[in-house]
Amino acid sequence: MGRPRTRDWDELRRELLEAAGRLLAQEGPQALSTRRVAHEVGTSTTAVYNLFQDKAGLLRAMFLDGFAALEERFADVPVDGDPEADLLALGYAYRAAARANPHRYDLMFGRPIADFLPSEADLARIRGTFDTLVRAVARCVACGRFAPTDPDDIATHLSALVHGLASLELRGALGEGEQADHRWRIALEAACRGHRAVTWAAVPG
Amino acid sequence: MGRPRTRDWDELRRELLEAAGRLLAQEGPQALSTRRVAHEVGTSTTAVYNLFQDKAGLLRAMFLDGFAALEERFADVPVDGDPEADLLALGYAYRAAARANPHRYDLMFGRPIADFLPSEADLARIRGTFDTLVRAVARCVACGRFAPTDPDDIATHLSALVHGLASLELRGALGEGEQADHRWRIALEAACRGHRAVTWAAVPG
DNA sequence: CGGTGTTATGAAACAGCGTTGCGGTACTGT
DNA sequence: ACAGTACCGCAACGCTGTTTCATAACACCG
Repeated sequence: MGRPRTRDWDELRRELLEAAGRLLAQEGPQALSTRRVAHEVGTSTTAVYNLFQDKAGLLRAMFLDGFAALEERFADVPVDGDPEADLLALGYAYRAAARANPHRYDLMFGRPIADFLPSEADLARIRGTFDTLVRAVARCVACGRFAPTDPDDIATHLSALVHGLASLELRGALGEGEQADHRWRIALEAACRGHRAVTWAAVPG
Repeated sequence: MGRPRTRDWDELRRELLEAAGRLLAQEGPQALSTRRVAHEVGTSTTAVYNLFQDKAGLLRAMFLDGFAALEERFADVPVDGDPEADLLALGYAYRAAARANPHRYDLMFGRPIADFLPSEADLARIRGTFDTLVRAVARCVACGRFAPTDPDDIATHLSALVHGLASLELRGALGEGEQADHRWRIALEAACRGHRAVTWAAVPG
């Protein structure tokens, strides 16, 4: 008994997330107010508190969605080609994800909204994305391309590098168009070269 | 004519900046409200609007202070030793600055407060810090240690890397104590090695 | 069919934020 | 002494996240 739901909860939840994602992508994090998001789908702020615990809950859902999208891009990267080429492809997939939705990237890896901090559980949920990178690195080490080093350490290095590059690029500090491409290539290739077991090309192009 | 200032402007400005810096360091960006900062030095919010244009002006001042502190640390790094060692020292100076005041680091390189975006002029003001890095890289290229590459591109690579490492470390993603040290070393050394003109040590320790 | 219980819902209240305008204060030039 | 004015802080406005509460709408029961 009790008053029946005039809207399906799952559907409303999806609509709210969609609206919030659109607002974040198009107008940035400042547009993400509970009133605004609720109004966008024709309901009131209470719905946000029913379906997500609070605003941080809404942000957490978007945060996890972002990592799901990143993981999807990673899944499209082959794992059976040249190990180092695959590794570079992961880097470029990361770059593409950041450029596709800069504000969401900020939500995932920056901290544009003060009152949201990913919990330990959220971070564990994310570990999977990082593991994809570790596996790709491990292949480079296993086949002798990379010097015998803890793949976790190398993956951490590369992860820091792509995050730094993405941050600089989204801030416009990497230059325009081709120059940004060039700098991504310079950095990623040098980073990989630095881990090679044997360097047969002393002078890069 | 006119009512005399009951407090010296420069002094009040300094006090406000100091209080804001203390609040940011100890309680994080959420504690940085105009009311709170003003109350901390025994004045009202109006002072903030007199001395800085608005809250963003206060944040901009702290932002510039942060870069001044970073520049000071860079100035302490020798420029007459082994070029690559000097370059690594710059990286560790950057790390030390980030760890000394994590919240201020976020303010400088992240975007913890939505309504503050550094202007073009601010970014130009900062270019000097980046130039220190470019010069150190140029020395490595000039003496033949690094392959002939645009020093700007290499400096961009290293800058992205240290920013990424600092971000990960401040988030606790680099592990505890020695492990974080180890990962900084692995990453910085591999990055430098990747730019070497000749690699004589094929397998790193 | 009417009453009742239960639940969904949105409007309104509350505290806090950045910001602005107004009125009072306290000194200086005449 | 008096007028003028630069300064200062209180209070208001519109916004935020969050909670509360009155209302609405159904299912069940007598």
